[in-house]
Amino acid sequence: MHSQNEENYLKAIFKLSAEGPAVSTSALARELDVQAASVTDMVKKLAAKELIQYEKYQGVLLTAKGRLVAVNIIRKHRIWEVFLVDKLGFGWSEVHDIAEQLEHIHSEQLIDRLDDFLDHPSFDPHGGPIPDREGRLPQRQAEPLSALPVGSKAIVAGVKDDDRELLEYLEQKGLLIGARLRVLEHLTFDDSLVLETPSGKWSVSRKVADNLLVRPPAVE
Amino acid sequence: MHSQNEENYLKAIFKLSAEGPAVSTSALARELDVQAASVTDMVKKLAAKELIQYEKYQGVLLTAKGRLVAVNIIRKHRIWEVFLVDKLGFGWSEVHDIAEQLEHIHSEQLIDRLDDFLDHPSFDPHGGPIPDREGRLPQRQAEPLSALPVGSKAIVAGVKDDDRELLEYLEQKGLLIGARLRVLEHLTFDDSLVLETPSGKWSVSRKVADNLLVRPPAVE
DNA sequence: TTTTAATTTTAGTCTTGTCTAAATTTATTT
DNA sequence: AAATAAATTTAGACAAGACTAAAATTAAAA
Ligand SMILES: [Mn+2]
Ligand SMILES: [Mn+2]
Ligand SMILES: [Mn+2]
Ligand SMILES: [Mn+2]
Repeated sequence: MHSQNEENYLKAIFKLSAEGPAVSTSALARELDVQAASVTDMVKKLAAKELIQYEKYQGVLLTAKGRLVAVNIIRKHRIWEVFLVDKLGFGWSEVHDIAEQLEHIHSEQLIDRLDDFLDHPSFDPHGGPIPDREGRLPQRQAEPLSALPVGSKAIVAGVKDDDRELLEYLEQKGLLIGARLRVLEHLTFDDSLVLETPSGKWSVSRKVADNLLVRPPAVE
Repeated sequence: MHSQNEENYLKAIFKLSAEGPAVSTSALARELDVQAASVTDMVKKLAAKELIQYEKYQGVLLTAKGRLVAVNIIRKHRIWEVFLVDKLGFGWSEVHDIAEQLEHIHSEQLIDRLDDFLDHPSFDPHGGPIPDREGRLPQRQAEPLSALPVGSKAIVAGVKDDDRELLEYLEQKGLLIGARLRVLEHLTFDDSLVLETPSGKWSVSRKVADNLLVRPPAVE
């Protein structure tokens, strides 16, 4: 079995791998909130266990083995989040920190039975795709809101980062999953957008628009 | 917040306190499966945090603060066991090890909501009383089967230790919680008992009889 | 292409929790 | 009461993970 720490490193490497193949020491240090020197120590240990490939000064890459561990943690995290929201009545902004702990419970049986109990959800409360036991992620045709041209309509499909503050902000603006919206304006000055939402017109910053994932409406 | 380790030490001290006031280093070492020297180191740290009283060579005692931590862990452990059996369909012999992990999830909210979801159970699947938020244990009029005289009838109320093997053994003999039984014979030679159970007549050892808790029938 | 700056690694420590072996204290026998 | 045995504590080490400060490497500027 792997330690919680190893699991957190692998998960962070997986997450940062989305931005490009090799993950740098400093990016990992930022993500995990530790010093770069600590990361260097730790990636050596992970490489010794063949969970990542590590070349001095060149950053790290997950091996197939490491990727599977990471994706399994994400699977657990997201299934637990569904449980917390659907069964225990937590709000979508309240569950991430608890799931950060629950994702490290070691029992395949437990997560399989929980998955049954929840009727095999494909997405978590933030629109995050839930991998299956083999590590396959369901596809979703979602793109960042910031990629939409002015005038287009869309439906909220998820958020990139389940940051508590962002989630509370979106909830307060009625921008929950499934909410309809339209892009009214685009200010080139700061790349902010003006949106029409169920609860009125709102201006959102570029950063928010980058983190809000949407899909085309009507299609299905 | 306390570490998982501290929590496990406090829980073990609480458990062993039932046999008498002061808990010895060696008893703790046996219970936690570590060396006595490790226990000595650890109890010094717990005493420094005022979770226990420790006097060299005299064993340890929980403080009120330490007792509350211990009882809270037991509360979580047992509520999770109810969840695993009642909602996820695990057998009573399968849940202890998973609950050993789940009991260390830190979130008062989580356990309160789970308690709601389960309709505030008073006992876990092994008959273990579930403490309330203030650490009060529900009373139960249960005694070890070994205390019963020959001829008496009783109802299974729980087990002292949720040891997997014992639980599977009892399940196989139909001695689940609520099962009716009668003491047919007592062999003074080895203190074993012969029982009449729903599934027939069985002989059980003294050790099993000590660990099987029963309550009088008919009374409510 | 040097010089400077940023990133990354090494070296040396620290904390938590464990271990073994040796020393000390307490309990049990003679 | 002295001798022996059992329980407990100390001393010294070790592994996992973290830190700071300094050295080495790579990247960016001049
Ligand atoms: Mn999350
Ligand atoms: Mn999520
Ligand atoms: Mn248990
Ligand atoms: Mn139990």
